[in-house]
Amino acid sequence: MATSGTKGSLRERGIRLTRQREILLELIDQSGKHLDAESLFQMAQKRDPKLNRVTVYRTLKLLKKGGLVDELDLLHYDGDQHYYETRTKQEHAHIICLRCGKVEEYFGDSLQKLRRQVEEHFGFQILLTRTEVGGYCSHCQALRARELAAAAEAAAVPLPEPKDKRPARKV
Amino acid sequence: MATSGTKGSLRERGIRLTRQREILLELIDQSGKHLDAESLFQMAQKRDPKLNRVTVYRTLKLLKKGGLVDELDLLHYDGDQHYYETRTKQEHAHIICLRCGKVEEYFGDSLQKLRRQVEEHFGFQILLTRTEVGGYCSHCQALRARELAAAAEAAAVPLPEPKDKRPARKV
DNA sequence: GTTAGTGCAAACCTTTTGCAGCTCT
DNA sequence: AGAGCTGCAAAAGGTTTGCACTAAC
Repeated sequence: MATSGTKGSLRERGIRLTRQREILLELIDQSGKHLDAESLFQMAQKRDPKLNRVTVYRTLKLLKKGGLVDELDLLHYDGDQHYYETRTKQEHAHIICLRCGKVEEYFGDSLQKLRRQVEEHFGFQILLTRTEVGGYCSHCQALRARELAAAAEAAAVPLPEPKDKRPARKV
Repeated sequence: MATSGTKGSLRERGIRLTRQREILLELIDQSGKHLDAESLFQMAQKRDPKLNRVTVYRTLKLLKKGGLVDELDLLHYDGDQHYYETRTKQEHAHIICLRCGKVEEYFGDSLQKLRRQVEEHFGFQILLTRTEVGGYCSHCQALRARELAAAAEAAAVPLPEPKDKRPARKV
């Protein structure tokens, strides 16, 4: 795999393919989706203990600028860092469970439709889109209901929850 | 307007309506959309010079948690700060021009459709959604083309990528 | 009078920058 | 050979926290 898609793409632009970049590109390409800089750094350091965190950031910036990776926030479900995924895939939305952190991807025609509508409606030239949906996955909904019930029982005035119901005031 | 929607909403939850919060709520409610914490702070300070930046952050966190405002990233077109808008409006996408920074809002049925599809497909309980579209607005497309032409003329190897600027190197 | 909320300072976390030395082409 | 890239240290930007004081209820 001397010249995978991404690597070749870099070479074509006269961007040097250093050992560090090779490591990072392979990690991003292979290790699935939604890595943040720190995780990527941790993984990269196992292959090259000298590789610096700064190099990770610089490489990510380079790839983002080159349109090879997309930057995600995933609704900041776990902090303010960014997440990255290679841009080879079809347009998709990210569905993030705010309780367990699981991230699903959704490919649907409504995304393409939205894209077309925006292009038409505004005469807009779209370069990138980001759709993130937050809530509770089917598994966590049940657990969540249980948590709420317990909280309502135990506390006089528990904190107002992200959105829907506010626990009954006990006065 | 002693008890506008937002203020009343806070009172109901037993959250104190302080002078600082009153100022911030009015600013957020009135001054349109897409304020970041720093701008909000600047505006608030004009009304109360003692009001602290920290209070802005704490208030925003409170409102976000209470579902009264939504937090946006706007694709980080101008840095890593967050933007806020009141949650009274219908679901909409943000269309961000990466050149001039103009932000448009798009209300369309494809958004509702996506929402329904995700709920169905994953059995997901949606609490919030965020759709951001980046690119060039109709006005900036022309300017952009001109910029690229100029760059191509000056540089040896211009890039086909829309996103990458790469100014000509002068050696 | 209580308790939540505020201001201040300082910490924190993620990301960027300056610079000297190293390395890919 | 030389520009581009890296590592290191330090800074920057945005946001959060600890604590004593203040003010809303």
